[in-house]
Amino acid sequence: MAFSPSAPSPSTTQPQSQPLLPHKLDTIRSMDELKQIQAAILKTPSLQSPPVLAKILSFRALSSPQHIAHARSLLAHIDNPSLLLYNTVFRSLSRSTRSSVSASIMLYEDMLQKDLRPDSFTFPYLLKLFANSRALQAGEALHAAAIKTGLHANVYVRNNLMSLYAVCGKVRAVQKLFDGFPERDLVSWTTLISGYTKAGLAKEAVKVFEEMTSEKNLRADGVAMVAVLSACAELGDLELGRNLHRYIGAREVDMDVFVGNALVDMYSKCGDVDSAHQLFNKMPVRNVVSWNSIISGLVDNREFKQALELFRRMQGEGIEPDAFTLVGMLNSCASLGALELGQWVHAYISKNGVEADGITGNALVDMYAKCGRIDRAMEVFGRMAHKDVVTYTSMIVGLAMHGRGEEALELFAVMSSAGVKPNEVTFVGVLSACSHAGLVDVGLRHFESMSAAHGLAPQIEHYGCVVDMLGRAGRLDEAQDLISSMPMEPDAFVWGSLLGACRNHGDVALGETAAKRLLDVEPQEEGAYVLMSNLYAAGNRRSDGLRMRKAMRANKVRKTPGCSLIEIDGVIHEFRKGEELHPQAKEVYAMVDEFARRLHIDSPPDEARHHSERLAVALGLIGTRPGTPLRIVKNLRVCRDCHSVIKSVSRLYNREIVLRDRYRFHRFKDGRCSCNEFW
DNA sequence: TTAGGGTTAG
Repeated sequence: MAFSPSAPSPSTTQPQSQPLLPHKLDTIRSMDELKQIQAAILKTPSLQSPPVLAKILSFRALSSPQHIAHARSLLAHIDNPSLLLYNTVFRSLSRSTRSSVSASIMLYEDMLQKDLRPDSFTFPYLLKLFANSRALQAGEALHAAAIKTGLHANVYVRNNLMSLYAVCGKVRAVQKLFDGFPERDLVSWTTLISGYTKAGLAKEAVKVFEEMTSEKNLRADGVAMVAVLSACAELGDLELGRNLHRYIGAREVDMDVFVGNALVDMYSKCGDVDSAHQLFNKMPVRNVVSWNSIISGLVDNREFKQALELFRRMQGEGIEPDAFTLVGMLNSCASLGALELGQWVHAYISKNGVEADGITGNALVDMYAKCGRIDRAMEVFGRMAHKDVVTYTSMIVGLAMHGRGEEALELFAVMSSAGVKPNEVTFVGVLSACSHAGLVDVGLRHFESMSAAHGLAPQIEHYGCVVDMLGRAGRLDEAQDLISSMPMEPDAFVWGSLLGACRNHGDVALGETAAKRLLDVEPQEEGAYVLMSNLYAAGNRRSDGLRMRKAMRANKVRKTPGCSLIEIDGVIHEFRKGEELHPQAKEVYAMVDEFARRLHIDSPPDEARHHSERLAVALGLIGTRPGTPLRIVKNLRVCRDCHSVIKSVSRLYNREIVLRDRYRFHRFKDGRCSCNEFW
């Protein structure tokens, strides 16, 4: 307003300032203002030019049904509106992802009423609008109309039809349209490729790309590259991905930010997170999607600390995180057990008006559950308006992980009565709830109901859960029978569960079988050797135990490097064996020394060789802050030495220590974990 | 005035 101190207030802005109207249109702030300007325009036919009307009609709020109705009445008052004007309205509606389909159809019918016939622009706009809402039926009706007018042969109309069928997952219809006419351009090929990817047929998508580039000798552009890279990411085929990357260089495909992002995503999904990171660092232009791609890539590849560092760097560069970023961060926090950072993300979400619903809400529930705050997880869950299968599943898995099996099963019942259909992952939660609650027969019934009542084929994870459940209950014969009835090769988890059960129940003979099979699938892991030598020791077969240890050395089995993570004042610190190599570990040691100085401990343990000694000191010193339970979180597995340290620190300092493993939380009090398992 | 592209949850 500083530039026009004498400008009238909106309520006095009147039609008399006609020459200013088009300019005024750029600053419309409310529907009231818009209505005033409309009234002015309706009175003055000379102002009814397509650009002016188009501006009014593309006011962003016009995409809601009421406002499209408003546009209809405006058009009804104009003498002989042109097809161009209708097309302009459809264009602006097609640019919003929230335009009402039914209101748009009415507008289209008005147009027909006025004896205006759709042309090769009308159909693409409307088809795009329908595609945005996945309105398949409306799209099919329009397809029929296009055939009637003969415009279905137009390449723009056809490509838009293909695109609509593609987003609706109707890849056969896409292929049919592609095959139906000889005239195809790069857009047709690209739409077909992405149609296959969207339908989960990534191999087909790659085949189409190969046919296009080698047989038809068409040169791919950036958009086509993005489409095929996304198929390649889906396949996780690194070799193919590298070839595609080389193609971009060899054929001089323009490397825009989309292509860069797709490459980053492809490399992370194919497991080559280093290449992804290098590429990201070299990108001349990055947007928020670039950051999201590398962050989620690092999270997927379990590089959580690097993901957090990138998030900080992103903020340092002033890039605003969006919902994708926040979900990526929440996943990272969940895996790290980084509760404080997770809470910070939650606060950020609330402060910035991001809805804690949908995927964001689901990620919050999961984060709180995995960070040991099942109460907060339930709070977020309770407030969510749209609970889908993932929401329920996250909560069920979370409850099971916290040893609250009965509640998990109750929630499963609630979910069913709410009409939300369970999927395979839900059953992993349900079965592990039964396993931890010791409800073996209930679990077996659920397992049977998977295929019988829900049409879900049990996967290897489900067999693993049931073997584990039977094993814990000492029903080793049934566990063994189930394994022999499996339609797929049992994996390490299945054999490991059986072996663990044999150790707990002292069945040496079956344990030997299980250990043999475990070594077949996982020869380089220490688990089978260690469990088996424990089993021999318990059965007073020391010489056999020794034999296992020797075999382990002979086979050059590397002990799994222990990796412990601890959150201290919201900062995650990593402890690994061979700690001198880890700068993070050094930071912690420096902090420990500082604590020691403050507490006048004479000899900070510089000389301590093994990191567990340092950890003990760290825990002990941190434990001197009264009233704070110690939170230990872990990544891969807490090494054996850390176990004993945790136990003894808990006893020594009489502190509660919470430790998370892959399956549940352990609360150590006075050196003992209440669940009495695993450790 | 027209078409095809990248990142998120259990």
